[in-house]
Amino acid sequence: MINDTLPVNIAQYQHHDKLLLAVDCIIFGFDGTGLKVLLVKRELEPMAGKWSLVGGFVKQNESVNDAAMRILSQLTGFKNIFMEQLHCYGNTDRDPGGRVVSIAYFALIRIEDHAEELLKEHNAKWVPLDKLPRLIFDHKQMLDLSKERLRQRVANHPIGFELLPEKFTLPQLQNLYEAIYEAQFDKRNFNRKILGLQILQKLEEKDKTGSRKGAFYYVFDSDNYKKLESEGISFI
Amino acid sequence: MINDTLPVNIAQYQHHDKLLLAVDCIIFGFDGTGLKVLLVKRELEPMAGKWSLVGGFVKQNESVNDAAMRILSQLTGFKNIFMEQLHCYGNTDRDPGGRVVSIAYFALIRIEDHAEELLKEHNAKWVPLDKLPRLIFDHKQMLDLSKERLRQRVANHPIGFELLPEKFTLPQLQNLYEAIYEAQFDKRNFNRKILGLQILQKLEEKDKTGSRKGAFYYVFDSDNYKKLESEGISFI
DNA sequence: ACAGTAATTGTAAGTTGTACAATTATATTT
DNA sequence: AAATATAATTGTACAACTTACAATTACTGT
Repeated sequence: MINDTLPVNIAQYQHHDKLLLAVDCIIFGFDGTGLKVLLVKRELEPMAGKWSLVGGFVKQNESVNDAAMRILSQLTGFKNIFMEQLHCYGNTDRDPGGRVVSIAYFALIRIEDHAEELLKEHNAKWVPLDKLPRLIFDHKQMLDLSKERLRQRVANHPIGFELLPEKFTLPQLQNLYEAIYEAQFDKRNFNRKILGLQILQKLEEKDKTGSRKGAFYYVFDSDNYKKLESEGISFI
Repeated sequence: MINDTLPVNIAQYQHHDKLLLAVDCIIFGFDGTGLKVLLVKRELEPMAGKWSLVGGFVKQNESVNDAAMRILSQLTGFKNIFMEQLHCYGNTDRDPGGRVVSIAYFALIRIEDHAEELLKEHNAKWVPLDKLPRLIFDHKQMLDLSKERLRQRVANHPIGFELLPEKFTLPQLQNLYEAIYEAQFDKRNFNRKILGLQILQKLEEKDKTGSRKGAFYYVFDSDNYKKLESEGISFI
């Protein structure tokens, strides 16, 4: 008899030799200097104990998108998170445990918002992109593709702000873009370009933590963005 | 007892109430003036007799990509076709016949190459994009997304040539781009830009069918493209 | 008052995009 | 043989954008 204390998805995994559908989430965060991704120590055989993206199985009565959102909110405790479908991974041998097709999603969250306890509960950890451990299955491929996609999106859509606090400074924003593109930008050109988009609102307040002079805070002006959206803007 | 003469995929469709995985293909062609898509009259309930994208179920021992390629070659008779995964459609109610998650692909083929007989066998037909019938399920959504993706791809990758004959003229190429973008371009600027990419090889021969003067044929120079690729070129 | 540090600002040169029309090569007609 | 008709081919000036580059400013701590 099967051990009833096993999580539901283990039971599914073992009992169906038909095709299973899973989701995996690449969850990006930004700590002010570098990009990080949320990884978990897998609890499920095969490959238990190895580092993995956050994932789970799609249930019979939920959409694939809902499944991804469920997995994400279980781990983070948040509901309104930027998330986008990345790619379907469907090779027959991608998971030695069975025929599992996985739909990968990538998500952007503010690390600061984040509940430490939930992470511990799930054996999850923020890992800098330049210090990645070996990942199971095709998860490294997923991560690589999501980095590329993030660059594409960030070039044409104002989603970088999802990774920053509500209020942020121009140097912070530049650090983020430099981390995403793994490149250095000129401060003068960067500021001119960003401010030229007219989607940032300057505040009176300054962030004094990084320098004597202090840097002005800005907020994303989504109203103005929507106005401009209909014309086809583009970033960076 | 179930009628054994039904095609295999019908039998599958009826006997599993678990999740099924399908692929749908958006197959684009170009007839010299307008873009067309290959549609079929569906033979399967529900919605039999309605217009549909070309699709089928993913088999237990084939990758999702292989399934898409299989569906595509069954209909066209060709193997080396440009094809790219588009998106996974996973709403629970997208197919009234059951829980079917579908991975959409888009493909580009040369209409001229095409075997008419195979099309008749499969009830398939080339339909101009501006004369689309109502499509089943979420197939219209798939088609809309694939048009957008085609525009993106064609702007950065030399895949437009997949839709043209081996030898083509600059006016033909321009017609193609104008069809894809639903826009008019200036001939001088278009020619300058395209030739500036240095990925076309000019032939001695002219196409005399379209004018007295005749237009020089060109071929895509994939060797030179590969050389330039490492630098990050971009079209249009 | 001074020193130190990071934020902020401007300008010139190069590159690319855009708008616009005359000339050329050929087949057909006169 | 010359004239005509048709679509292909070619150039140039201006505007917009990108890139490279360094001095000044605002503040805190000594």
